[in-house]
Amino acid sequence: MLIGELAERAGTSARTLRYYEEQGLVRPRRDAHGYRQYDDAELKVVHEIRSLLAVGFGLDDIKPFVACLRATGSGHVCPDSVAVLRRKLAEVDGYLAELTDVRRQLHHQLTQALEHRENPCL
Amino acid sequence: MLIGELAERAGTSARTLRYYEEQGLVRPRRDAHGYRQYDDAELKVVHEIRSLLAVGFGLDDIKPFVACLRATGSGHVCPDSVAVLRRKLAEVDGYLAELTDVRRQLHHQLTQALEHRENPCL
DNA sequence: CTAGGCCTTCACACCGGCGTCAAGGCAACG
DNA sequence: CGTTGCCTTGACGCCGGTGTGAAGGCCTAG
Repeated sequence: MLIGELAERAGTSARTLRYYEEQGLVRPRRDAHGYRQYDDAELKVVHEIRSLLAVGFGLDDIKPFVACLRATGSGHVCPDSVAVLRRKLAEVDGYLAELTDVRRQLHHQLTQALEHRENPCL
Repeated sequence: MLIGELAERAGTSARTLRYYEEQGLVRPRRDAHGYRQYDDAELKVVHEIRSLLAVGFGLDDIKPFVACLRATGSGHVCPDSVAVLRRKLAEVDGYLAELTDVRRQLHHQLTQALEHRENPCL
C-alpha cells in the first residue's frame, strides 16, 4: 500500500510516516517510481508507535518495541523493551509523585486564598 | 540592585530575567546608564515565578499571581489568581488521572512481558 | 593606555513531533 | 493536451524557556 493509504488507515498523516522513517522506525520498500510501498504488517507497527506515543514515550524509546514487534511478529516483548518499560514505569511513578505534590500545593494555595477572601486585593 | 546580582540571588540567569521582563512579569527601573535597577521586592517576585514555573505553570498563567503579589505585597491571592488556581488544579487532576491510567497500562505490559519470559525473542 | 568586569540590545540555537508550503514527477481521465 | 491526484524531496515554522555569542558602552584598577 502507498503512504497515503497507510496514513489514513493508521489515522495519521503522510508527513508523520515519513518522519518515522527518517527516525528509523519504519522501512518501506520503494516501487519503480520511488514510491514507498508498505505491507500490512507496517500498519501494526504504526499503531504500536501511536499508542506508545500517546502513553508518553518518545520515538527513541519506541524503537526497541518496534524492533521486537518486527522480529517476533507477535505481541511478545523483548528484553530491550522490558528495560524501557521499567525505566518508563519508574519515570511515570516519579512524575506521579511530583504531580501529586503539585496538586497538594495547589490545593493548599487555593484553600488559603479562600480563607483570606475577606481581604480581597484592591 | 543590578540584574547580575538579582540573577545570582534568585538562582537564575540575567538572560532569564530579561525574558521575564519582555513577557511583562518584571519591571525594573533604569539608571542613568540604562542599567536595570531592581529593588528587593523583585526578588520575591522572581522567587514566586520560579516556584510556579517549577509547579508546571506557564509564564502567562503566572502573570496574575505576580500582579497580585505586586498589589498586596503579601501572600494574599487575588480573584484572578484563584481562577487560574482552580483551572490549574482541574488540569493537574486530569493529568493525574491520565498518568495513572498510563501507569496501569505500563504495569500491565510489563507483567505480561515477564509472563512470556519463557519465550524471549531471538 | 589597557585589561577586566559589569551592563546593554539583537538575534540565532535548542528540544520533539509534526504542519505546511514549494517545486517537481508520473499516471489516469476527460 | 490540460487537469486532477497521487507521490517525491527539501526546508522553514511552531511552542516555551533559556543558552550563547556578537558588538558595543561605561567604570575602575593597575
